Amino acid sequence: MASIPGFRALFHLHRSLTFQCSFQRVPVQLMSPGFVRRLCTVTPTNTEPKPAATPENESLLENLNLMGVDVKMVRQRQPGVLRKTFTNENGLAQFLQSKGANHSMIASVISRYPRAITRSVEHLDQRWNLWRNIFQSDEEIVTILNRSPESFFRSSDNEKLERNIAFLTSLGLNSKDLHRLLTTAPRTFSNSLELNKQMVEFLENICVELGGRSPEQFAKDVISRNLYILIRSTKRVKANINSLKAFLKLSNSELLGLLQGPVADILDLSNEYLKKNFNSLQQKMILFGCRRSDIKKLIISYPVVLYTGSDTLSSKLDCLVNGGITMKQIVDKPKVLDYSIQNITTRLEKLESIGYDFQKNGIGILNYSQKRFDAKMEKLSASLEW
DNA sequence: CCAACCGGGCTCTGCCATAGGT
DNA sequence: ACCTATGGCAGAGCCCGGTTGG
Repeated sequence: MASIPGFRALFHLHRSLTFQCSFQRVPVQLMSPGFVRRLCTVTPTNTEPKPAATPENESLLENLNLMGVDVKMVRQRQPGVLRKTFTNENGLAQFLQSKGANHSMIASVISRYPRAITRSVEHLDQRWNLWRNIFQSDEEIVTILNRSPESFFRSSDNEKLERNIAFLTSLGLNSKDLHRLLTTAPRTFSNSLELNKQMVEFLENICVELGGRSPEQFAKDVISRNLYILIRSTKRVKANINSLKAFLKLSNSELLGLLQGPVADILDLSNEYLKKNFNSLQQKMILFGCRRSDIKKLIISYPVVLYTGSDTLSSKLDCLVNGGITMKQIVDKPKVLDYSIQNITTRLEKLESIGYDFQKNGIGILNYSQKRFDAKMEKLSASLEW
């Protein structure tokens, strides 16, 4: 406790010194570009890399180093920031600290999104309050900010953010949805209002094209099912919808229904990835003797099967089949694909050791939670001893 | 009482390209 | 010429347990 005021005092002292340094350096910095240019014109054949037109702000560099910022990273990401005469790294640090961020977090945030230090404290305060409309605590915001500094800092327009929140609310997303949305895909709130509107309109149009009657509800359903939709391009979502329609030979009404359900979960995948996964799965299933209708059935009832990378999925299927489970059983109970290969392998071994018969007892036991599985195993083993 | 059904929780950034402003 | 703001991209699953129905 006692160390905090002490630290604050040091912080203030350092800050005021830095500001003084900055002001003293201003005339020097205003002079130097001309000086550099003169040098350049004298040696036009010079093949050395040209010195930057504006040099980096030395006191800023010093300050950032002191704060533990990775200046190399800053230079690589947003070099322009280092050439600015006036920056607000100390104000930012104090602000974030007051919200509960520690020093390494602050350094990391600046390293990853240097432009953060160009925002004024008033701006930060406003933005924070807007985020607080959705989050209950500062702590939650700090967590996200630390996870993705860019999401918080990339846009410098608080009014846009405000309109954006109003728009998302107007879609009928409840506060729980909004909270999930901002937690999961914080970039949504840094999108321009226009971009978010574009996606919503796109979804509404899809609904109408497919013969749906409540486009607003449709858009809302898709978004609340797949929180990543709003940070994807309409181009991507459109391509995926078309791919799915073609893969599965779906009618409009069939497609409409599916999109509002679990199929929405896979709409944000990258286009080629989705295609690749589909083709690979299809090939694999045909190899196992499945019919087209089986493939369709599996994907419709368990769309996230296409979320898994083709190699992983292929290994998982092999693992199940080698363990004595048929493709038909998998198609009927695709949830067995939920668990990791590691987990499945362990369970298959344990079940084999007690002679569990999947043909007789089904495969439901494979997607019990660990607790339930262990309890069941115990029971089965006990009954074997008699 | 048991297994099956079903939905939900966690969670997704960090980089590049470019239009447009100064 | 340089910078900021913004759009877009690739990347790639696992787990739990409340409720229901036989």
